[in-house]
Amino acid sequence: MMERPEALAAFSALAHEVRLDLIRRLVVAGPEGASAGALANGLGISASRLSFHLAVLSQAGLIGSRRVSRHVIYRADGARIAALLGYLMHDCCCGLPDLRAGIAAAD
Amino acid sequence: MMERPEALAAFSALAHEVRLDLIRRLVVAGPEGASAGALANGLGISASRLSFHLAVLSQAGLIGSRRVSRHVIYRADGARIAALLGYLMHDCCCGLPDLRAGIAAAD
DNA sequence: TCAATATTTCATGAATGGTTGAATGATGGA
DNA sequence: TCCATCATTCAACCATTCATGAAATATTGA
Repeated sequence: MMERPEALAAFSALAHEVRLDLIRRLVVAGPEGASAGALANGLGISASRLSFHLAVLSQAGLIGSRRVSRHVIYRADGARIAALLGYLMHDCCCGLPDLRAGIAAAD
Repeated sequence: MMERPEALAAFSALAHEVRLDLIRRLVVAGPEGASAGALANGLGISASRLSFHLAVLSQAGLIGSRRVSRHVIYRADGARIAALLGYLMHDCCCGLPDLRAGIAAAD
């Protein structure tokens, strides 16, 4: 269950090209995740810029991280992303008739 | 079908307290919509502030408007909101296992 | 046409967000 | 311990967003 302040933070976090890219890459990477270095390399951006955006996503709870030796491995928090979808459907746009159609189209 | 630039604009538009409130109220109002004045009244904010946020939502394509005599009536664009959900599920977080669970929980 | 209502636009200043490069912290190997 | 690597933090700067109140626009009725 997600509340409004968390949903706001999540939307805010997703409202940036680099961060949307990051989420996508981390989702694709799966539970194994990806290191900061690999992500910076893949996106072609500086380490400090990457770190900034990872911190935003992390504070919004959309990603998590663990340290493995010299690397920091990030992974998408699927439950949190799902909770955001749930918030949009349930708490924000309750009863909007087009929603079911939109979900179905995404299948 | 929603593309990335539109999704970014949509997330950006949703990343504000007032605008999230507006979307909710317009969704609840249904196809009939609600006038700018009624919305400003309901939210307790100035007309110019409201107008600014309505313009952001409108540019993101999340709401539409029509003029009725002296009033401007706004309504949520359900298809566009559904498309955003679709983008999140399909194009951004494809295959994330928790998504289906999150959707189910929102039912 | 004049006045009243409803809404948007504009200008200003304050606050927030983002990029950059240098400095710092953490880790592991020689 | 010393050095190299990986990552984060910091400070400075630029750009964007937002709030506010005044002015402008649109519409209707007297």
